[in-house]
Amino acid sequence: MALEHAILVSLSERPASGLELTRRFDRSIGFFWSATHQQIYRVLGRMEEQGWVRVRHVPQHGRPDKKEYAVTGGGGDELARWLAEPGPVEAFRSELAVRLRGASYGERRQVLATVERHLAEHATRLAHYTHLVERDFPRGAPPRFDGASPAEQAHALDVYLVLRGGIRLQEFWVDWLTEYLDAHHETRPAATGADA
Amino acid sequence: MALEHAILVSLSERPASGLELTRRFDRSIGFFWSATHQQIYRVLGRMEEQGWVRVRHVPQHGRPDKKEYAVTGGGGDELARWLAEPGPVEAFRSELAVRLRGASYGERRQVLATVERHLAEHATRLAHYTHLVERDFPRGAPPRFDGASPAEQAHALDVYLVLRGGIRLQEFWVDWLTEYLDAHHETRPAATGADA
DNA sequence: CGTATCATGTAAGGGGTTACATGATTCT
DNA sequence: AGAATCATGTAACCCCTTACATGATACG
Repeated sequence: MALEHAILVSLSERPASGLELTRRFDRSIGFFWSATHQQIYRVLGRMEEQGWVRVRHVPQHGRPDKKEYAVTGGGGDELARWLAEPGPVEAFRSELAVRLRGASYGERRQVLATVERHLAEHATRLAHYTHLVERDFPRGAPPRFDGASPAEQAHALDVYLVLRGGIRLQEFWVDWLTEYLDAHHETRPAATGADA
Repeated sequence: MALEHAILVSLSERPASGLELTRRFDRSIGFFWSATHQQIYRVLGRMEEQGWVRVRHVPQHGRPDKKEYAVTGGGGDELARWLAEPGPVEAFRSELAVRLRGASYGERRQVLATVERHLAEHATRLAHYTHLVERDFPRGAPPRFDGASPAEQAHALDVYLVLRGGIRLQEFWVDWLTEYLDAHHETRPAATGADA
């Protein structure tokens, strides 16, 4: 039930159309929440019925009209209500972890190849996120803005800290998968036949 | 589609009933995959129809009969086939991260309280997993068993490494949430009113 | 006598993914 | 002329969660 609230957060930062929201979910918020455009459109429709968002039809030249959504007073109340909820510690699911655990019941060489691919992908993401934090927050950890309200400063800090979480998560993957490969290469040295 | 394969891995290690499987999913494999007994029963039924597992009715004294499931040849083939699949890098979802990002649109005090609760829970899990690895693998990192086949040794290494992943994941949470609390307490010192 | 545990299941509903559909404009 | 992008949507399906149901034995 968090997609509604992830959308409310995103629209609170800035109103957007369904497609613009989809792009945002591929970026910053997407570090910890993902959604396809189909689902976003459906949920936006439901949210409008509930009165959490309002639509404004924006005609565009040379492009189809877009429906720009903005948070209503009721939507803001709902977001505040949800933010106060404790929320359970969620379960983490990973197919890759299941593959690691079961590797001895298949061809280990192929599992190791999969791990190498995932490791490369997480390293790429880590580099990307690191670049983002250097670009958006160049003056070290906690950003301070002159002439910004306390609320704006606190929100900027939140954006920074969630980005830090994305970096930490990628580091978790890189470190773990590296440990996995090292441990298994010690056991069976130079048997992959792929490199070296 | 990984629950079937997680069950195949678990049953390959040792045959079990639905309830026993449920308990296993609350422990070791549950670090990275969870399932309720309802779902396990349903999936076991489907797997039996597909011929991946076979059932043996085990009468018990003083308790209801249990249905012990074991992997068939076809099930082993399916598991090996699935293990060879590359598999996409999965999306990580966290409601807590959405709450962190949106904290400035609600009462930050309550979000901070939630973070503290989650942090405590992850610290507890970390201590538990650390205890497990010390109990089951006391002789340092890569376990070596005399008189065990190479396949058994490789599988023991896999069990160890997945446990290491569980530890690393809890460390990720503890470190990130600690960074979050520190950063926000610097901004607003001693305002929670909870401790000190 | 009530509660907990063992053990297996059904039913209902929500959330999410995949595939497909549409229609206009801009780029190659 | 064909492909790509902008923009919104429908339909089918699967996975998973929550709530409820059953029936026996062991425990206090």
